[in-house]
Amino acid sequence: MRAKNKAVGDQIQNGGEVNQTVSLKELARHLNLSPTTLSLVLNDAPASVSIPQETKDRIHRAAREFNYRPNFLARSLRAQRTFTVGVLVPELSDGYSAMVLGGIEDFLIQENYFYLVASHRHDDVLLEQYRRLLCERRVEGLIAVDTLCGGKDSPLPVVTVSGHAGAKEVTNVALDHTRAAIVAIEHLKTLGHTRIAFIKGQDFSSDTEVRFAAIRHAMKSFDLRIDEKLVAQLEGNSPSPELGYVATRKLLATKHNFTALFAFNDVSATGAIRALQEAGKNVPEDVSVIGFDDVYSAAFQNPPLTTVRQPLREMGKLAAETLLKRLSAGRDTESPRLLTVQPELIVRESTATCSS
Amino acid sequence: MRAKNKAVGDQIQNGGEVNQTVSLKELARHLNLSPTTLSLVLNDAPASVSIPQETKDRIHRAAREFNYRPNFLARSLRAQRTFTVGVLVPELSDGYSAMVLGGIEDFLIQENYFYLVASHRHDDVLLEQYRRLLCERRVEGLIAVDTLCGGKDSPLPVVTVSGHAGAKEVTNVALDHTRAAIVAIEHLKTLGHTRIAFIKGQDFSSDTEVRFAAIRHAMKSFDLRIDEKLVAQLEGNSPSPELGYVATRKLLATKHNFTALFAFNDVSATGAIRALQEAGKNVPEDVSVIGFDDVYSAAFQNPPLTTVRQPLREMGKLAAETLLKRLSAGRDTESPRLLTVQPELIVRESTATCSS
DNA sequence: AGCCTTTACTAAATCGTTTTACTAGATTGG
DNA sequence: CCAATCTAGTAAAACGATTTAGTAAAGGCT
Repeated sequence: MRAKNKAVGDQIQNGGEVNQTVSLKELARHLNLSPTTLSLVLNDAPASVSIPQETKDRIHRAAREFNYRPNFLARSLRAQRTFTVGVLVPELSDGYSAMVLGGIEDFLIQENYFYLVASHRHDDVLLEQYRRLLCERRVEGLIAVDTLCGGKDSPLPVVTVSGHAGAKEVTNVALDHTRAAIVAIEHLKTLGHTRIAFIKGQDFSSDTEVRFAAIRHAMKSFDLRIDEKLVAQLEGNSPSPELGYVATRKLLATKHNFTALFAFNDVSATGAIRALQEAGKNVPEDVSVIGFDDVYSAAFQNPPLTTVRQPLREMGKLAAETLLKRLSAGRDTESPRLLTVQPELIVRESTATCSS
Repeated sequence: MRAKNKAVGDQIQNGGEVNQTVSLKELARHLNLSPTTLSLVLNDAPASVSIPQETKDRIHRAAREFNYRPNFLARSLRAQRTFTVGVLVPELSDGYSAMVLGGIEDFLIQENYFYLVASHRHDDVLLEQYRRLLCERRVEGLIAVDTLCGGKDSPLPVVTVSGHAGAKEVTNVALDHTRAAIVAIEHLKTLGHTRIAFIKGQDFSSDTEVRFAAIRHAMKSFDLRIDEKLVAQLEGNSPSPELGYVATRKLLATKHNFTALFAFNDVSATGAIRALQEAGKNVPEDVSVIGFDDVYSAAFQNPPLTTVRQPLREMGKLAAETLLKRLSAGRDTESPRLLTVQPELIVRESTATCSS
């Protein structure tokens, strides 16, 4: 018995620092009890009613003393649960994904989950590879942000944020683009604009198509025409305003006049404003510019950006919440295919009444 | 034997879709071999030399057919390795952390590692709790970004990015602040500025103190004086330009004149410019503004921001690389306590010669 | 024929938990 | 006084791999 105690003691003392880990077995041996008993007591299992308080105290005391931490791997293996979800994003360092991720994290950590992230840069091969790696690591579900992620061959529950609505088993958290287009176009029309230019998103972005369809629809309902020459598109996948800058230069090069520009997001709006100013056009006097997202810096652009706010953080939170709800509900229960959140028009100083 | 095969077959067929998981044992039973043999062959272990090619082929074929994926948990438990590191950041949605995280990810994923993130919002209690949770999940090491993370009581290897140099066992990846201060101040002095205002970072930010000390030193070496009334500090922990805006309003309220402003980062510089313009001061004609970091949007501010570039992505990469190197080196080997990266002055249009 | 190698495998232990099914001894009820 | 119940636990299986230490059969050598 002395010898046994010594074994544990040695390990604890070694190096003069707190030891890395004591296993349940070691702790049990030290207390002359079986691992079963410790497990029962430490997890406060129903079966522990028959264990006298004194023994319980002994166990708790020892656990604290030796800083016992159950091995998460062993536990997960046994319970077949990892309390981990996988998150797929196009790119971490653009504000959009980071914001959504922030919301996801808020919710997950509060529920004692963690997440593994992988960014695929819109490369389908990478995406598929990461999806597999995440499955292999036994994540319990996936959240795909602005990513086309087929739920068909996935045995895991998937929730998308701004994904393609449509895959049968996945829930998609998305903005009400119809409404977003309406508030933006209405704002411009009220200011007297009729010649409006657009910067569409990249093809790989899930929002691009829906949003532009919504814009077409809104334009029609306000009796406005879209001049196809005044539609540019972001190209490349850098999260820099550069792309908006380039797109706007193209618009200017057509020599078709426009008095307002609706950009795909705030970042590209920033680049657009720069291009306009370089071309000698003042914002908003000569051209009104309206962005999308309402990232932190939008309010502090020069001029401060009028934009359609997308509640990104809440969308992330909602996605995480939905995923966990689905996990606990078992795979038979149906869940909604679409959860819509509402945009909000934030009027600042990059839009003004049409002067021409 | 028929019956055995049928068992696996059933599972595979069920639901008409690819089944979630086949274990090694099931696969072995199906092939009438032992799990050992399969493990040896699938991992191409040295002991598999004696297995005839035909058997190997059979095994590989079956593994592919049934889409066998080894259970990562079981493997990790056995090998006592998780190929996972923990990352602690103050806040995900500010550009700084996201950028560093991007670099960390690049390197880790390429090395077949994943990472778990937790953001502590500069709350010491949360930080400690997350550190423990990460340990419990058996991460092999920690990367702390802009976070005071004592390595003393941590049994895990720690690498910090812009952490406090000093903790004995941790490697810190940091900018050469001395050099950064020199290039910035030199630039302003060359432009003729002598009355320079400063916005310091928040107290909780690890960079704040070192950087300001470096600035003091640089100012002295250029024979310039710091007017303590012209030193403001960011307060609060929102990643919005608002904080820089507020700080600048305070500076303006002192009525002490200044012709240049050195902000703690690009985000606060953006807010500062806004405050200056509202006060009727033009940038750079009346006041030159210099930022820090060179985030994506810096080049597209109005005016485009002169700034001290910090290679954040590379810093993340370097941190990850250092951590993995240390992991494979075993805990006896010494590693450097400080890895310094170099800043770069990016001159744009928010600074100009002093006119007054 | 007898011994040694090689070939082609397998049994069992292990990682650290949880859980189910037990048991020995004490107490209680009728 | 005997059976049932309660108390205070424990042994062993399981989760799904990896690894060590075998073994049975075949072939080669003298």
